[in-house]
Amino acid sequence: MSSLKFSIEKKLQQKLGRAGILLTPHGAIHTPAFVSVGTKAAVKALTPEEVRDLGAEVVLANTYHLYLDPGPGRVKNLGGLHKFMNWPLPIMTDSGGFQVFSLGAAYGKGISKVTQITDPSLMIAERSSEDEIPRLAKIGQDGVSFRSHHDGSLHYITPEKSVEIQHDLGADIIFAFDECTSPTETLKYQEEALERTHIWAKRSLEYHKSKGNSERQALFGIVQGGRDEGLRKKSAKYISSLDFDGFGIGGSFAKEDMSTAVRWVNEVLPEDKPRHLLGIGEPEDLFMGVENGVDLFDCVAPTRNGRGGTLYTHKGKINIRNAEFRDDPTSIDSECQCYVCKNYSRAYVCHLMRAHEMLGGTLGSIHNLYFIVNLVKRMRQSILEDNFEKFKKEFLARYLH
RNA sequence: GCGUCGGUGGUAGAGUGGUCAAUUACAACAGACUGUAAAUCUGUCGCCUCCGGGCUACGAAGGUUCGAAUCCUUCCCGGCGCA
Repeated sequence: MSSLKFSIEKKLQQKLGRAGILLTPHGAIHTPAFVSVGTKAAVKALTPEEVRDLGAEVVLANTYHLYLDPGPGRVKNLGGLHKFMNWPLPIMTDSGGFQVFSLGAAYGKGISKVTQITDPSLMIAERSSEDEIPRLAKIGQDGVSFRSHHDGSLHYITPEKSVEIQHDLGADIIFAFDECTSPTETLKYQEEALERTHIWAKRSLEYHKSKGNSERQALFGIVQGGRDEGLRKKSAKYISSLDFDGFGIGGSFAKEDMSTAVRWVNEVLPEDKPRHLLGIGEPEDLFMGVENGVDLFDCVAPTRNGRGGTLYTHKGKINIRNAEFRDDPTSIDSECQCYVCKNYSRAYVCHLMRAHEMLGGTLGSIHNLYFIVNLVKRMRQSILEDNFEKFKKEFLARYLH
């Protein structure tokens, strides 16, 4: 019996997209929805009230980071994540699988979640000559050893360990431990990694079921498979054969590969369970995901960009620190209804950023999160109103200028 | 007036004969960021450039030297001490 109830209200014609409602023990998520990222039990620079007031329905925290500090036992003893961080609405936790990637294969390289591949030879990369740059994560068949980036201590995370930590943290939706691979890995490596991810998925699920937490916490399995259609479909088929409550779509992408990967997977996944595209969140990617049947997204982009001064507007991104905004009395985005746009000028936010005032990061985050959360809400609305295509076309025409 | 210390690029502040167009920090100008090693990181930052280099620069003017931001002389300016 799942702790979630997912219902689809409306589907896109001839497409995989749909609008629905996902009911969790801490309330409803209207899908498609954008999940705000709060890695260390905090959406950086924002209070939970600010996150809620800007319209967010759900946040995602990170297992690896919270495991290192303050520790799952402490969070559990303090009443679980909801109480600990004073966020009464739905919470998800990522399994630490992304850190296998970001602290492992991607460590010290120019590889990120989405990489623009300009040189195709990069795609054939080498898992090469061990090891110019020492990594903080090393993958074994049974789990992953991490070297803590702040005190150097060694930690071993297995699928069981990850789920155990996530049980202690107590989020509504938790994820199976997976290996997020770099798109530069060879097909052979992708196959090996996928095999591992599948074994880990099964072990995550078995551990989860054995603990009886399934009444309060839902477990999502993660589909991997890189950029290969065969592997992606194989993964979607296998993961959906297991009794997960929903699915994550993982991987690091070359930008141009993302939409095909998502479509391949969602053509296979069962329609009646929610799908979460992990770590994706630029506007054009959100349209792509929604159109291809994604229900949930999370991404650090709005908050990370917001703190640094890159702000979303309907006419594209602007860097509010730029000199041209120093005397600009208008709002960040004349079409935006967020707290920041209703109350502050570009000039003021520009000043705050330049002055390194903390409020700058806060206002930037509020605006960006509102912009993205609201954008996905409008996509949802447009599905319900049968004008998704029109909305998408009009939005992107101006956004991508 | 005498003595003394000092005057370096937007600022602070290194450098005390060549490897100096000058460490570094800040400021300035721009860029990056997609399950957060991120309130972070990167580039540019005298002028010109066919990006090979060229030119003008370390208070001012002279001088010593193959070579000076660095040594000498005078002057200008500032701090301090003594009158």
